[in-house]
Amino acid sequence: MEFSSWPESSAINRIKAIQELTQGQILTDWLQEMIGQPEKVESNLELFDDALAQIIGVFGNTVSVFKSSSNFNNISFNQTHDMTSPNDCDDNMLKDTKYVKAMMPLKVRRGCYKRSKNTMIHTTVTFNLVNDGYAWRKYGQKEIINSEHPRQYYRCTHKYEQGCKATKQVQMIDDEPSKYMITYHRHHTCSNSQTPCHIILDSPSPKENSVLISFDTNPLIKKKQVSGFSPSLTTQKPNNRFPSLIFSSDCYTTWDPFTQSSKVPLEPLSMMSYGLDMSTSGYEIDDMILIDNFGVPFSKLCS
DNA sequence: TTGATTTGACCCAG
DNA sequence: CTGGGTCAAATCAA
Repeated sequence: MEFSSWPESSAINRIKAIQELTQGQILTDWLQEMIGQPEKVESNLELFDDALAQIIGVFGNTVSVFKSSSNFNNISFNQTHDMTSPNDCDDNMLKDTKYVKAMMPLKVRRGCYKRSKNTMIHTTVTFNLVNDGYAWRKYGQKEIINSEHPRQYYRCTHKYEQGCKATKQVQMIDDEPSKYMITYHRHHTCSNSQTPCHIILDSPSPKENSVLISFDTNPLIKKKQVSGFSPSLTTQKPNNRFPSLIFSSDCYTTWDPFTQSSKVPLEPLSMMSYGLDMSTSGYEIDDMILIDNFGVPFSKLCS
């Protein structure tokens, strides 16, 4: 498989694939470093687990990128097959969720698991159960003591395909039956969400029609404030050229799974195709710059 | 047929 | 020991 043989239209997929693999490389390097320090691994098993899940997600994302490539079907994988035994790496097997699931670390018995501790948790209250852009699958419901309403448990639909460990819990608030408490655990590492990307104004001054689009779609990612920018808010330009744009002061650094600080982006470029449909909005944009999760512009859409 | 939901069982953390 | 989070077989729905 030669990247250089890809048509120009696949250049964007090439960038996406490279970013996915780069993220995987960073995480793998980190894991390798951790393995050399068993005491750190032991005291940070959860993070270790997270990093593994993210690496699994990276592979899934990369495969998705390849498959979405226009000339994917023309790509020969003979060489790959030659390097493995005939029973390994069969594409049909990879497509089979049950097979992938069977290959994952075994839970010896049902219900045998390590309870989440130290995971990234985010709680929100909503009036209705709106689609948050991710594909969730309900896996449980429990009556909770001292609570009128049961708690429902959801996991990411792509848990087994892409190793995404995101879960959420939904529970109706007792005092306010029209409201739901939604608790999110862990970040999505899958590439199949429909979450729209954030549109971030490049400048605190709305006079410039320059827009940054960040592909960091995960609101849970720790963000770093940059001086000179006003805090995030939803606003509208006076001339209605940018309706309900999110003016954001956020910039994203890389995500370090050990310190849980942003060092490696959790949801890289793979989100780029989701939710952006300026063409139908009827609004003009003079200049649009795409940035990756590192805040680095990588192409200009229009000028 | 396949994917989603329901629900009782199972097990861990406190 | 108990409450809560997860698993997985059974069931449902498209």
